[in-house]
Amino acid sequence: MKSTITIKDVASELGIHHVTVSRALRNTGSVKQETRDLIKKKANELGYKPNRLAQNFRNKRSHTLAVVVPNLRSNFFSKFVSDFMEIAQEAGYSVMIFQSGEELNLEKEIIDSLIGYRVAGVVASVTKDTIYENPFDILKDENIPYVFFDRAPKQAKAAQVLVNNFQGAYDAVTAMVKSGKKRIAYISAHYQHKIFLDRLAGYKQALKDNGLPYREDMIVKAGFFMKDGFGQAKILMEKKDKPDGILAFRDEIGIGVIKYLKKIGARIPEDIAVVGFDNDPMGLACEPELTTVQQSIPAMVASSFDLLLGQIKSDKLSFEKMIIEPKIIYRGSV
Amino acid sequence: MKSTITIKDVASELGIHHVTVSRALRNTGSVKQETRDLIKKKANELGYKPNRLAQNFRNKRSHTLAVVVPNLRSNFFSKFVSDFMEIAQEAGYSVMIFQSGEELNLEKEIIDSLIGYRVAGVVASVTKDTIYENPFDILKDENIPYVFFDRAPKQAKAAQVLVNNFQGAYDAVTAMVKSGKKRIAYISAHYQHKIFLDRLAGYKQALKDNGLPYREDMIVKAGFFMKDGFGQAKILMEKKDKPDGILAFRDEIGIGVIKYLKKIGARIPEDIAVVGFDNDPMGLACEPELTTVQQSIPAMVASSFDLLLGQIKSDKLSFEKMIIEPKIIYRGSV
DNA sequence: CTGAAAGCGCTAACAT
DNA sequence: ATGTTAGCGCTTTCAG
Repeated sequence: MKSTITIKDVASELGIHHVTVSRALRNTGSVKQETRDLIKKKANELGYKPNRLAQNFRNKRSHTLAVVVPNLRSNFFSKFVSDFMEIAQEAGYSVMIFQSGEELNLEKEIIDSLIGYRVAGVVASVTKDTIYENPFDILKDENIPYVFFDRAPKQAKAAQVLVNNFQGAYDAVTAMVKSGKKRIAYISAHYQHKIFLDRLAGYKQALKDNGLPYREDMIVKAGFFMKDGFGQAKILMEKKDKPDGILAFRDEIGIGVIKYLKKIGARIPEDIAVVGFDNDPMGLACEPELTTVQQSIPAMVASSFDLLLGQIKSDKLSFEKMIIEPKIIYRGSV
Repeated sequence: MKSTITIKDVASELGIHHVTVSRALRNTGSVKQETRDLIKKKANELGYKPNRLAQNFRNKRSHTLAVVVPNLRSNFFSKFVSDFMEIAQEAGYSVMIFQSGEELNLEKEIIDSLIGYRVAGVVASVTKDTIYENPFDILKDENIPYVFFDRAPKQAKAAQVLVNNFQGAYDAVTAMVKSGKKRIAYISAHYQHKIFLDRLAGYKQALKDNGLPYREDMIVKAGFFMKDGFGQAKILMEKKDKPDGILAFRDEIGIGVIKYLKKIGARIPEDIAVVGFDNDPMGLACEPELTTVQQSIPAMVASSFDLLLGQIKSDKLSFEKMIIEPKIIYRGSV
């Protein structure tokens, strides 16, 4: 088998011009049906595989979409990426994935690389430090459309798919209040991203609307992992005026909280309720199962994809914002 | 800003030939240091970004590695992919990721696509149905090296990074025996892959070496998820002669088992021990935490990458097999 | 409906 | 050390 068959090989086998082969294989231009069939048969027979490198080069644009995320280890991002790839591939796009590792510098390098690859479009969730500047903005110069999901820089002029985090936190607190909780703490993040700020704001507003006092000492901050939740739960529970409900900004944190609470013998949810964010499958493994604020990933994926494709197809940038409404998934911890 | 700057733009700005620019930017050939600096400065100033599409096309090979996995949702694969991407990117490769969705047909399409993209190399874990044929074999015709990890087709003539699953299961059973268990059940998979067969064989051998009888009714089969483990645990525990230890072929299954056992009030590990495979972080969320057979992902990633790069660099296919030795991570369930 | 010509941006090989 | 030439495989444009 010849190592690489080109359209010219197919053409010469058939004694016709390679341009006709090109046309036939792509179903464009006018080619007699008979010829077209003949060409396809021969191409198949010879094992011809279109050289995407040449095609992309010639077309000055790769048929590839890029996804940039902080990492692939969190279930939220890996599920997003997984779903996005499926729908993109169905639509005939290839997907390149990049992890910024939550590092702004790496994110910038990735963006340069994206430009080099002339990707057709980009979907991104920015690093924890990408707040006051928008490194993706240079994509506009290259006419590469992009969409932010979940996390976006402040005041970014770009298409965005965001979750109504305010509402999610608000509903979570309200759920705990309804089940009789009165001293609800919040474990927040160290970072200044809107998603974290909004959750905090929703928490505060829910307290207020339910006639509960907002107390500074009921707010603590944690990193991203289970152990961080465990540690902060300890701090909260050693206060004189213990909480009887804890909202965590992530499910992993919430699980850490539950682990600590069980260690000290607190009953969940009788003595204290716990709610997390993300609908992470890990929440199903703990006991009781973690009640969580779900941000529908399929909805985010679909919206991101639509927003991106719209821009690609119309060759016009859009700055549309889509807001996904979250939903509380009631399990055992409230 | 001009939408796309090419080396010719840089060249004409400097009144020199574009080939010199090409050489300077790639640090190849001989270019006077002074000229080189000048060129780099100007390129930077103009915002020149090398057109990877053209480079790849011209070089007839993309500087891209492909990773093909059944899915990205399982923590095992997402962690592998995440780690692999990091090390590949550090080495200057881009990475394309593909999900076969455990479907052989999709896997074949992906392989065609890989060839079209002229990727430099492929790392793959095959679908549950890719057993008796090796669809990746056609990559050899295209001179694209590949490495299987974790799962490979039977008798594949290809580089492979496999885990000693026999030993993992053997050690897991032995651990349970040491803690006094005598009726150890195994929840196996429905599929005929070597990894599953090896685990079963290791289980059997460990029973034998410990003087325990092998009993057909202590083997059941489950799907991939928590609920499957839950269901099979129920079946096992409703037998007249209940097990006092359960080995599960995956951590998610093991977690389902634990959930069922706790539901019926069994004490873990006093009444019954549980061990899983994969060191899935989910195992940390349940209580007691799940003891597991760890297959070192960093080791698998490093070996896969080395095996692949070795082939790429030497332009020679290798059929080397690397075996990763598993390790029991003792947590609370034994 | 088919063919001929040209060129995308880059780099290897050869020439100066 | 730099320039010239040629061409990768494909597709668009124009001619017939």
